[in-house]
Amino acid sequence: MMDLPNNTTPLSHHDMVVHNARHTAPGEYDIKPLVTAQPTIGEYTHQMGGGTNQPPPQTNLGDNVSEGSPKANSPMKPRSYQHAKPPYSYISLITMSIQNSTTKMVTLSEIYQFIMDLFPYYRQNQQRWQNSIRHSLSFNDCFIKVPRSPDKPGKGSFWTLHPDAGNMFENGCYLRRQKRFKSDRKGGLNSIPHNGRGQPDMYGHPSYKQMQMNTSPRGGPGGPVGVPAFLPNPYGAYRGLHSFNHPFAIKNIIAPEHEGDFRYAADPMHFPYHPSTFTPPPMYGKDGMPPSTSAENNFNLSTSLMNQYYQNSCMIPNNTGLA
DNA sequence: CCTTGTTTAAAATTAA
DNA sequence: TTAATTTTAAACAAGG
Ligand SMILES: [Mg+2]
Repeated sequence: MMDLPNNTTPLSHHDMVVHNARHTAPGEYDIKPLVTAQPTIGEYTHQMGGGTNQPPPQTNLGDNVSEGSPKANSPMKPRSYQHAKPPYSYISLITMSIQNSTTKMVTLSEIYQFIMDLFPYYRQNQQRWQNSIRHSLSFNDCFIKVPRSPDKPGKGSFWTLHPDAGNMFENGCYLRRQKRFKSDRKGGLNSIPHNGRGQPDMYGHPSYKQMQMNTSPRGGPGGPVGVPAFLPNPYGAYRGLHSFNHPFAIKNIIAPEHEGDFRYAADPMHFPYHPSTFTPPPMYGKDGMPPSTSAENNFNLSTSLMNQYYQNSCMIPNNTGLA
């Protein structure tokens, strides 16, 4: 049976093309949806003063819009759309946040902040997605809660990545992992593998070893060729390389205090000098990219960066031609 | 009260 | 289409 005419689908990543990631500000990234026909995607005027205080249903676009100036806009160019939802799952975003931190340990509020700083989209409906973030942290085994340092009077705990949860997004897909990484540990707590090798201690004290590995010069462990090492390998989805390179570890090559010589040598865009700035991982084409029959599509979406990443990633068998 | 976490349950989306 | 993953909602406990 065909799918039901569920026309009310609130837009998914599937239906949108990554136009280009522009930063509205030093560190902000804004994803614009491809708006072809169907101007349906309405914008919500303010919060409707209805009876229920329910937040608006989610669309791919930031629903706020309006607000500022209802001036005469070009009726043809609906550029009024806000930021679209970034093509990253919450797990991805959380991982970004952790990896981006110098200590690899972040608090919940820091995660919030990181996401909001980076993606204006998440400056809205905070209650909604922050709840999801919390859920992700608790639910997924790849995130481990580390008790606060004895001397730190903070609020919550720190969150880290499970040591064994290597590159969870090696397939290049940041929306959905292939598998969910579950800790082998069944009964116990956070399954800290009986390794004793460079494992953080009870309070997440980093081992010396760990620090060292963060300074691997260009070419990750797997040593892809033309790939720097920061940000996920465009060619990442390659053969089963035992790459331990975290996808979001932009600092894989650069130590925070190192102030090295090259720092942003590899990044076409600016490179983060400060925690506020961060280079978000590239996105990939969803369906392996449709034949792009429409001439409109192959427009300018082939940005330098984007282009690279569209390479492989998730492709579909393309067999079966029938439904 | 609010923030942080955990958990259950269901809806939505993704990738195959 | 399906199965697995992700998202969303909501109830609840602990702590500040
Ligand atoms: Mg967890």
